[in-house]
Amino acid sequence: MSADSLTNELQNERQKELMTDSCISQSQHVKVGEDLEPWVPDENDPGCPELENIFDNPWNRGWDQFETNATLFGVESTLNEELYTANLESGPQTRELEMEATHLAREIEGEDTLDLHLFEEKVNQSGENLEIDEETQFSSVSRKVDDNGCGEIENILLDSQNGETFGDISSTVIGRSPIDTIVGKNIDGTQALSRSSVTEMIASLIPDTSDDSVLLSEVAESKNSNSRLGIGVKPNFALLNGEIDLDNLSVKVLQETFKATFGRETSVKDKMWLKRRIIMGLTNSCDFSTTNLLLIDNRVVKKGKEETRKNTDCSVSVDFAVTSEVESRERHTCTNKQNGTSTVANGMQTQSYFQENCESKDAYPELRPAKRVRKPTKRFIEEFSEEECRDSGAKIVSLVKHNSKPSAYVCERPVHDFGPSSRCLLREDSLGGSGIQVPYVSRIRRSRPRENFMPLLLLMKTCDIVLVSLLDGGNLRACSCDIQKFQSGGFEISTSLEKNGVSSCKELENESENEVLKSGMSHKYSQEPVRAFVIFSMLFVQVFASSEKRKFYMEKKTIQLKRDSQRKKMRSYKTSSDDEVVTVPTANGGIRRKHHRPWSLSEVVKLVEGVAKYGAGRWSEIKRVAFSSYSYRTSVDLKDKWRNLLKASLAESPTGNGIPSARKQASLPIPAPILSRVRELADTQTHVTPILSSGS
DNA sequence: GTTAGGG
DNA sequence: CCCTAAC
Repeated sequence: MSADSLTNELQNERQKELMTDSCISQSQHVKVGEDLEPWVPDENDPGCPELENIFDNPWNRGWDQFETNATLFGVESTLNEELYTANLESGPQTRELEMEATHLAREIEGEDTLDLHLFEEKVNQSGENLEIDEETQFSSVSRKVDDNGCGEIENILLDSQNGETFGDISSTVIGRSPIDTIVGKNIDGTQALSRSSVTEMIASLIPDTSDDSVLLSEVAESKNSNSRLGIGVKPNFALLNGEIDLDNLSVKVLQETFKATFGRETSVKDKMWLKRRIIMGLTNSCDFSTTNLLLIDNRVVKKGKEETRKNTDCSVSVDFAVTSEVESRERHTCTNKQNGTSTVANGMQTQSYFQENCESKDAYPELRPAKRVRKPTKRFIEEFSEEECRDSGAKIVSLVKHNSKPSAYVCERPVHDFGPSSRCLLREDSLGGSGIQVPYVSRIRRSRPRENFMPLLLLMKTCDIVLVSLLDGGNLRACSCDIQKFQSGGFEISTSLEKNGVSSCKELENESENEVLKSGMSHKYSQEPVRAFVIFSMLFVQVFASSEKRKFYMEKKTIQLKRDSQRKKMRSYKTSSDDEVVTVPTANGGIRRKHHRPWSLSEVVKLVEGVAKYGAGRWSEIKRVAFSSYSYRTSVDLKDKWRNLLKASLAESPTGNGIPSARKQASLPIPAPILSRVRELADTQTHVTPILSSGS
C-alpha cells in the first residue's frame, strides 16, 4: 500500500467521521428541515417488546412473573421476601423506635429549609408566593451547601475577599435564617439565660428583615423534639474538664479519650492525629452534662429539668475578646456517623452524640454532603492565611457605623488582659463596604497546636455560656464575650478583640458549623457580666453589618476589666506556654517563617556542649538536659541546628584555611572557635559514619 | 518515641 | 523550620 493510498484512506475515514446527520440526509435527497412527527404506537399492536415500562402497559397488568414461570416452564420460585428485607421485631422498643421514626419524618417534612431552592419548592407546594428575586433564586451560589468539601477552601477564599464576595452572599443569607443557633449554659443551675432572653439578644443582633420574625419565633418556640435529645450516649468531656494537657497524654490515653469523645474505638496511634480529633470532637460536640440550655440549629434543646427563665428582660452587652478561628472541616464525618448509628432501622439503642449535631442536618438534606473530599493541606491553608495576613492589614479596633442611638460599643480591652501576646485586632476590609469591622483572625501556623489550643480551651472553660451562631457554613470565629444586662431598648456590644494566644483555630476545625461548645466552669451569675464564649460566623457579621434597617452606633471604648480573678487564672494558664507565637515581618514586606526563632549564641554553645557530652544523635537526651528550659527547641531542632553548624564549620574551614563561605550570613555569624569545636566533635564522634560526605 | 534526611 | 520515613 502506497503512502498516497494510505493518506487517501485516512482522509476518507476522516470525512466519514465528520459527516453529520443532515449531510447524510442531504446525500440521500431527504428533505431537509422537514417537520418531525412524534411516533405513535399502533393502537392494536400489543407486541412492542422493546419498549420500556412494558409491564406498565394495560395489557400487562396483573402479570405475575412467578406464575407465568410456573405455568409455562414449571419453575417454582423460591423467592423469600424476608431474605431481602429486615423484619421488624415487635417488642417494647419497636414502638418507641417507630414513634421516633415518625417524629423524625414529620420533622424532616415539616422543617424549614435553609436551602433556597428547597425552600422555593416548599413554598411552591404550599401555593404561596415566593418573594425572592430571580437573581437570588437562580443566580446566586448557595453557600449553604457544602457538598463536596470544597466549601472550606471556598470559605478561606471568601474570607480573604470578603469585600467583594460577601455582599452578594449576605443578600442571599438575609433571605434565609440569619442565625441558626445559640447555645447557652446556665450558670449555677438556678439562673440561666432563658431562651427568650437569648432569643431577644439575637433579635437585637440581627437586622430586621422580614424573615427574622419567622426565625426567631422558631427559635423561641421550643421544638418538641427536645425530649429525644437528652438521651443517648454523649461524649464524655469530663475528661477534658480539668487542666489536662493533651500533649502529656500517652497514645493509649488519647485513644481512650478519643473513644470517649467519638464513641468509637480507634487504632490510630498518631498522637497528633488523636489530639486533633479529640480537639475537634470537643469543639463540635455538645456536652449536656454541664449545660442546661442548648439551642441547636434553630432548636432549643433543653436538658433535664426546666430551666429557669429569669433574665427575660435583661439586655446584652457583648464584649468580644479573644478571637480565633474555627475552621469548618470534616463535618461530613459527623453526618455519616449519624446515618450509621442513629437510624431507627438498626435498632441500636446507642444514639451517637452526633445525633444532636447532625439530626438537624437530617432536616436539611441539602446540608448533607455527598462525599468527602480531601481537605486542603495544611500548607495550603497556611499559605492562604499568610496572604490574608498581608492583605487585610490588621488594625487595632475601630469605629463602625454611626447613628442616632448609641447602642453598641466597640471596646478595646487592655492588651494585658490575656497575657503578653494579646493583641486587639480588627479587620476592616471584611464587610463589603458596610464599614463594620470584623474581628481579625490570626490563622496560626501548622504545628504546635497545643500552645494555642489549650488557652482557648481554658478560656472557653472560664465562660459561663457558649453562644454559637451557625449561619452559613464554614467560616467560624470564636471569641469570648461579656454579656451584660439587657435593657428594653437594645443591647450593648462592646468589642475587644484579643489575640490571647488562642490562635489554634485550625485545631478547632469545626466539623460542623453547627456545633456546640461547652464551658466547663461553673460561675455564679451576679451583677458581673456573663462571660460568653462565642462562635460566630463571618457571614453573620456580614449580615449584621449590611443591613440598613437596624443601625448601630459603635464607638471605641476602653473598659476596665472586671474579672481579676479570671485574669489571674488566665495568667496562670499562660505560664504553661512559654513559647509565644512569633511572626516576624521582614524589612522587604514579607512575613518571615512564622516561628523563626534565631539561635542565640548561648544556645549554640549549649548545643555544642551537649553534643560533646552526649554525642551527636542523642538529641532527646541533650534536649532534656541542656534545653529543658527552652521548650520551643525540640530535639529535631537541635538536630537541625547541629546539621547546620556542621555544614557551616565544613564550609568555613574545610581544611582550616579559613575561606569564608560564599553564602552570605543570614543571621549572626558563629564564632570561629565554636565552629572549629563543632568540626572537632564531628571528627571524633563520627568515626564510622561520614557526616555530610555528600557535599565534599 | 526518636532520629535522619529531604524539602 | 517542617515533614515524614525509618528506625
